[in-house]
Amino acid sequence: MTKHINNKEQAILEAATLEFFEKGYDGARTTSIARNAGVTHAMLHYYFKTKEQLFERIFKETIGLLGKSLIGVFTGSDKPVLEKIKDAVEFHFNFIRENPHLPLFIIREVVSRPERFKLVKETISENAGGLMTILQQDFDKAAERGEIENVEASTLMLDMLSLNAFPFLIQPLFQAAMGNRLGNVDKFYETRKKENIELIMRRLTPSKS
Amino acid sequence: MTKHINNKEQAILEAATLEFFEKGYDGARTTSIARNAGVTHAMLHYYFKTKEQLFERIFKETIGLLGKSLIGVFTGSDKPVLEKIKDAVEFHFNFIRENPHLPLFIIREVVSRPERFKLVKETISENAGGLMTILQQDFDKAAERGEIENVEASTLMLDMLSLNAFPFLIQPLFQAAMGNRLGNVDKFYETRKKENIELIMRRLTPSKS
DNA sequence: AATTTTATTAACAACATTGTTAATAAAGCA
DNA sequence: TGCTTTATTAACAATGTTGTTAATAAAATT
Repeated sequence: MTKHINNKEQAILEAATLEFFEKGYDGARTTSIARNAGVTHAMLHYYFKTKEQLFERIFKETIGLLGKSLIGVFTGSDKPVLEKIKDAVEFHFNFIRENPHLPLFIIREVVSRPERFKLVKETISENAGGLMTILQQDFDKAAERGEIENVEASTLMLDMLSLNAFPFLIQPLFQAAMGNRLGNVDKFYETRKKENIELIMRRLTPSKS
Repeated sequence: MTKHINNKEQAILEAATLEFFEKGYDGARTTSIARNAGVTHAMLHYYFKTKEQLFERIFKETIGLLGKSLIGVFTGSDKPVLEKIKDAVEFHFNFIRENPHLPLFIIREVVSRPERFKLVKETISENAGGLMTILQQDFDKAAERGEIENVEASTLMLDMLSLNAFPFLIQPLFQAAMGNRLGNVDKFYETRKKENIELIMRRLTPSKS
């Protein structure tokens, strides 16, 4: 045992993450977090002065995760553009599947407190800002070579985001609408991933020779 | 003046709708609603016994709207299937554009109080339940005639939902990522609508002759 | 006009939630 | 070991939020 990152502090963080993800800042209760973490609620204020500070810690962590995912999406490689994009969509889908509450969490908190927007903005432009320019150049070149349809990088990015994130946002709702028509969850996600890749690939297929 | 649907009651409802849409049930304050409606906060409890009841009223109205929109999407007509789908995507996009907070509102409230899910489920299956079966038959026939690619109706439905709803969910966020690269909002939405139609159309183009 | 019902107000009660404090135990260090 | 810092607890203070009430005005009904 090298060092025991204070286990109570850690327990609070984990319980808080669950609570904030599920109920949002306004719905979260510090008492409930403390209870779920198995500590007295004064302990929570000892380690994290206020609810707000505890929240910010988790919010920043989460945004950091989002930032890292953006970098990971379009990683340089020598594959042809179409392959790269396919990989990107798949990578992004997998990322969201591993962090299914992330989209709702960020959207909800920014909508209910727009001032938090600044932090997100910074993170996104830090991680995706320069990337978009490079990406656009790649796209333009490939389009000129006739490999892909001419398309805005930002447009394609939003296509991908929408297709990949939305199913996880409405996961509970969609099941109701589809009822028994959709099989088990794992299978559903695999199908979804393929569908999204298919959509993006078809979008990029050059139409007029 | 035929009848004056009590204007204070109406004012409360309108203020409440704004408040709940923006901050969600947990973040909403009955005092704030009353203040914005220009009435004393006791008045709010006079017309709507509790915060919960006031919320339910608005929640049900909103879900009703959602239900009606689902019916409107695929309305019977004698156009060819591809045209019908194109119209559906456009109709749905326009609907969400006119009700931009609806998706987040419903998702957020169902996630933070899963028991509300029941009501949504009922509305959706009432309005979309039978529709999906008919739709699937249409699709199957058209696919057999070689007009469109063979595809699950539910899959296409989720494609459309994702593409149309997500941009409005992250509207504030996406502007940050794209910065100046995207023009004025109206233009952005028009482009988006076209993009979504394009994606769905390409998805349905038969690949192997 | 008298009476009953509806609308409105201000003050307040009840409760939940966040945050504090003072006392105490445990751990680290000289 | 003695001292200082860190961890922990229970009780409580402060505040915000929902909901009530009792008194009164206005409107409707007879």
